[in-house]
Amino acid sequence: MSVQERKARERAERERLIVATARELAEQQGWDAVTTRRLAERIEYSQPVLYSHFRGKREIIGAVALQGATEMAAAVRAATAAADGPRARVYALARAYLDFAARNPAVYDALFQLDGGLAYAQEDTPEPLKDAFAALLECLGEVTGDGVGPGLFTEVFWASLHGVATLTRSRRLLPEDTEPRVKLLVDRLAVV
Amino acid sequence: MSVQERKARERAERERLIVATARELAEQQGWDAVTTRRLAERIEYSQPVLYSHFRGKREIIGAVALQGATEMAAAVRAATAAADGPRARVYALARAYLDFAARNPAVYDALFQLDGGLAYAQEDTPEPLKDAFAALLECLGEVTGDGVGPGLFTEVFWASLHGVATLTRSRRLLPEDTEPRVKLLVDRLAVV
DNA sequence: ATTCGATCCTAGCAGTGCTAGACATGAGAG
DNA sequence: CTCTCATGTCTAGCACTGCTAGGATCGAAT
Repeated sequence: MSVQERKARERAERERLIVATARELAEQQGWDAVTTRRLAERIEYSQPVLYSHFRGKREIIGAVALQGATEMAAAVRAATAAADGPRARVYALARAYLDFAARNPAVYDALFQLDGGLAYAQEDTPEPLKDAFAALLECLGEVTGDGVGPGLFTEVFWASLHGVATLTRSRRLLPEDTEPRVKLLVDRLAVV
Repeated sequence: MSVQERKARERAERERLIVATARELAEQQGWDAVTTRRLAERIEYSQPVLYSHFRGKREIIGAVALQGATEMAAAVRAATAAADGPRARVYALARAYLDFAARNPAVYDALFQLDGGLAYAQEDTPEPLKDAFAALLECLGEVTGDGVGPGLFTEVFWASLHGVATLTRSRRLLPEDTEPRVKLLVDRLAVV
């Protein structure tokens, strides 16, 4: 039995290596550079090994996305916990969100731009995704205001941040004005 | 001379055909299905002909994007012109924008999601893109409110709509709640 | 009628995601 | 301690991608 346990452990270890390497490669050179060949070469195995862990490239992207969701939730919670008052917390949330997107563009792409084969906004949505949304909701529920539910408000606030994040990263918005954009969003959307 | 004129005319006609076919194919089966081979086959020429008109696939996407920008500007202007009062105009703008994105997903992708090799938010930005932004600004300038410039306000409002549009299309937001989302955005962001 | 240049196509390159089938390695039975 | 056999891995290959070099063909101008 201990032989099988060791093998299972090594397999899990190799799977972590695949995900970490894919993420690293994507952050360094973009997702287009993450080819099965290059990825296989970096982990020092042949390509078919990848397919014994994941159904295909899409699932690897999905694995990176789940990892990113967990980290983003933690980043948002850490930022909001360190702020005093609802208004300051919303500011902190917005900055933490955009900061995460800017610092981990490949992970952000895996989460919200690419197809990682994950279900969003449904019952079978993976836990890390639900938790990331919950992290936003915990803070934004405080400033929802009247006439709308916290869920809907969180979705809209999130969508706005997402728009700023993606348009900025694809050079459709100039990054210099990010700060006043955040201020405008928080001032107008949040009800304190 | 008239021979050369005819040839130039035919060339321009074929270029229009390429762009129209690419757009059609993209709307029908997504941009991934727009391969140079398939595109060439549909226009009944060989692949190299495409490269005598465009530097590559990227430029074809760019051409579709420019076409889309012109149409979107027209759609927004038509919708806002038919509405009475600033508030109704902003509503009409938001609906027209999201409606355009939902009805022309491939064109929307070419404009704001894919890389068409176009410059945004700069001096050498193509006229259709500037004009599409201008169409938004004409309406949103009315409801900018105090403390921010109309340009910045338009950017933020646009980004919010973009976030809703893209997250909805990629099934990260459920399409059922689009209407209350628009209402929330307009009610909170626009100052009437 | 004949040159000659513009135009277009065939064929091919290097790369992609993915997979079938050969091969080796090592655990368990005798 | 040897042999069998399953597990795990790799080589080689498929059908596809964007893109291009070089040859063939066609038609305008002499």
